[in-house]
Amino acid sequence: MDSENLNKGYQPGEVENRWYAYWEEQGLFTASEDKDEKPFSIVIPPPNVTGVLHMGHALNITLQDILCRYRRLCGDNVLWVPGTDHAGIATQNVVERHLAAEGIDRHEMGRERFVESVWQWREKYGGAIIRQLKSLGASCDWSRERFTMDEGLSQAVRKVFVELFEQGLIYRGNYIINWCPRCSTALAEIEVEHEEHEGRLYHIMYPYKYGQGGPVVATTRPETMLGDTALAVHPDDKRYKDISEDRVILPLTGREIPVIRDEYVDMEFGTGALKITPAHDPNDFAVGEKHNLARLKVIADDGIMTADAGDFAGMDRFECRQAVVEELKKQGLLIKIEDYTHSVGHCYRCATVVEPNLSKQWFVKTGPLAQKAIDAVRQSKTRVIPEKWESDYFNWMENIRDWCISRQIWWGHQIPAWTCESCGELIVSMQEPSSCPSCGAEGLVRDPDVLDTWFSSALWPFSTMGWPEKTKLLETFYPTSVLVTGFDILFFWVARMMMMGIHFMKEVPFRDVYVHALVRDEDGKKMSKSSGNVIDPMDVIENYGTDSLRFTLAAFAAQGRDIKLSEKRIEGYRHFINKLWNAARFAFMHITEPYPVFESQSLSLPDRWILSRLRRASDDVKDALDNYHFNDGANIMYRFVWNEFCDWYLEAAKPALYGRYDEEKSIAAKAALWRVLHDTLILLHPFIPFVTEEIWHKLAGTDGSIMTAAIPGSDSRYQELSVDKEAEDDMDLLMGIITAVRNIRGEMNISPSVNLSVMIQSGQQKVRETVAGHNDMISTLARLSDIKIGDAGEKPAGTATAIVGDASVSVHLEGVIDFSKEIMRLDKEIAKLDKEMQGLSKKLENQGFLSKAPESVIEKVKNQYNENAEKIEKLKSNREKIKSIESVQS
RNA sequence: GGGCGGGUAGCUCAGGUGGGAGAGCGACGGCCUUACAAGCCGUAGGUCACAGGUUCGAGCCCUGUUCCGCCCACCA
Repeated sequence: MDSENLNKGYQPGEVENRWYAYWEEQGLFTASEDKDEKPFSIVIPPPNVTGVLHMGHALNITLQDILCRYRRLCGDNVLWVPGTDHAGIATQNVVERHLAAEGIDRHEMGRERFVESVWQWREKYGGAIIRQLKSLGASCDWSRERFTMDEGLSQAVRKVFVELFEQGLIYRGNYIINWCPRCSTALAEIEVEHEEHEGRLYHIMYPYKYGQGGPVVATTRPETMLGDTALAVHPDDKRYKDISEDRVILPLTGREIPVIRDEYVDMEFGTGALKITPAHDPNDFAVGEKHNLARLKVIADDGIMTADAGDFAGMDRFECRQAVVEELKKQGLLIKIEDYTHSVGHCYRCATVVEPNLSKQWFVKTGPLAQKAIDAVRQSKTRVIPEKWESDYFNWMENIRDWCISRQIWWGHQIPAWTCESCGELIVSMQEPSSCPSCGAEGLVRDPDVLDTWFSSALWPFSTMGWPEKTKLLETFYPTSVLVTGFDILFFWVARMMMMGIHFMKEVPFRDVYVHALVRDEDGKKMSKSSGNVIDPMDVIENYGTDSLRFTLAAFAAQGRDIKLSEKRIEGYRHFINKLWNAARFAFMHITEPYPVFESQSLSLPDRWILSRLRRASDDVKDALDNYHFNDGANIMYRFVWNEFCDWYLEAAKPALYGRYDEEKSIAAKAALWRVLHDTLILLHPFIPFVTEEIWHKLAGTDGSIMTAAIPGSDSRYQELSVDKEAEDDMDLLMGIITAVRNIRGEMNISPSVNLSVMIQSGQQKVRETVAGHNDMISTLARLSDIKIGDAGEKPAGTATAIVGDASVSVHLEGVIDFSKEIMRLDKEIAKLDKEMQGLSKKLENQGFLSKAPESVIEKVKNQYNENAEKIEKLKSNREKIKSIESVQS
């Protein structure tokens, strides 16, 4: 037992560093591969290597750590796999910007040197995110840390690619894809963010080849008209029924284009005529394919107009838009311009307006994979929590489109595909082939593209455990127990892991998916650097300590609701950490040895009560954590520690602890105090690991760590606590009496320094005995000089009275009493009870209620009614008595 | 255009399967009571967004309205 005093206020900084190092040194985060133990596993959502921790990470990590630490305390064999993601486009952008600041362009460097410099960047900054995870207290098994581009994972990526290709689930083709001109790469559908944009709708006339006038089309992107290869109208559209010509002249180019008829056209919109640009619009692409139209690419991949744009070639796409509009105006073909709000796609990495563009890319055929992923959730092989996300998951999976997986960047997994320069043969293979298997030539050119980042993260749950090898780790820990993630990557990541996991492991990647909220600022806005409303977790940790941050996040992590975070709240929970700290300081003043034993017969009522309450708190917290109700768990402990343990138990136990009673009582109180503090620390440890370890270590002696302790109820060294209903009822009575006296004191404005004398009366012997037996406790907590006990009789004169259950408490106020004040207080009390009575009696007069409500409910209402009636009667008679005294006196 | 979530005390939010609403912060009053002033004791504050409906009984279930937020969608 370390009896040296704790600091007066809790100082988190030093404590946190010390314990984290200790845990790592002792190997307490390391999972065992022994599969006989009950496994619990989580793979971390790998943060971007070059990233900086934000509040979303802090929440995500905190929740995972709570689960891992909780499961360890339950005795499970816990594996939490940490790691980072290479985050292709995002990282390449960061490094490019960095190089640009030094005046270096990546194209000048060449691919090899650029990739090398990204690796260097990773070496330099990749550790930052890991250090930040550690400062959050993350109990990851760092011996198994992985990176999405390390050797093993690269192997897994190639194997998956090759197998999917061989199974016909990966193909290459010319399709319209979303192109980001800034990142100069293709993007998948999901990587495009649509945003409402105030633009213009340009109405342009396409003159008939023969005759006057012509149909008018509307477009928001006039520059694309240069690539039009048809004009479409609805087959039933009467306005165009009589067109004798089947060709119109495309303005500015003089090209003749056909008029086609297709039901895709909406007759209601504008003039019912639609321009068709197969190379620059996904819908037009589909229409073009159906009608076998030419695909004319007028905007190049860099956003510059191509030679096919004629006079406009070489212009930037937006510049070209202006020029086209000007020219059309000149020619009188621009009929009108309307303001028009429509949604515009932006790159999710750099916010540049994306350009739908014709391009040859690699795709994953998602249909068959998605179906199995849907079935798995339908059959509850994987649960989604909260359940409401299931419908989003189904909706997305059911409407999934093929996944464009090639990216025209340099940082990432290069696609393992080669083309033979002599015969054009396409070779997909794990290893680089030395010669063409078809013609034997040696000139093979590797596809320069890399894979979408999410392709490698889709394999994360099994690639990190050694797949494609059949490892013991996979055998023991796959499927993982739960995936904890934010909904923003439900589709990007979770959906793809489901597809890949099921396909390659023949088993879902996780049993549960817990989807947590987004952390917003105090006004409910998304935190972002541009809005300047970001709260940096590292600042918070610096100022308030990790435990405060973690407890705050947990306490606000109600399912299905976003967290609005403000510093004020973090400060509030720091008070809680400090409260716990001080309670421990108090305990250490009295506890002299670890693991004291108590004889249950020598326990006092407060001892029995707090042990019973502890049992309930323990059950409730375990239940909450088993069901991902993090906020409930945190709040249960908050209330137990503050409102029950500190406010009542410690105060009630003081006389015994200070040795005011006999030795036996003192020992019992110390033992109970030790036990409650001990178990409380364990129950709190998943939420606030540092402060609990610091206190626990002192409490339990110097050996071991709280991390290896056992959750209450699972350690045979201690007798299991049970709920003690009698103790709870008796304590309720005593606390009620004490509160009643304090209330009267407050309302009467009587200084706490004045000791009062009270009379407690009850018709029930049990009540009188309980009061008599705890005379001292009541006196201490209510600051009384004297307690008299009597049966239900006349209320003593000159007193203020309150009714507590079956007892009435009369506080002697001779000399101090202010009669008018007391009458006011009684009136208030009576009015309150009266109001309650009205509701109750209304119910009891209702025949429907009496005949249809369950017996127990009726009984409850009746009891309450009778109790209230009695109380009111007593209070009224008190009031009359005071009134008569008052009138005698005056 | 579809879908989802939310509107509860001044503020931020809890309120599994319907039985007269809770907490924290803030406010107000009183306390340096030997763990804690980052504290202790007490008090006040709510037509549970609005309107209907189901029910003996609705914050909770149903319908409609309204205001916020989010997700999804190829209408030029």
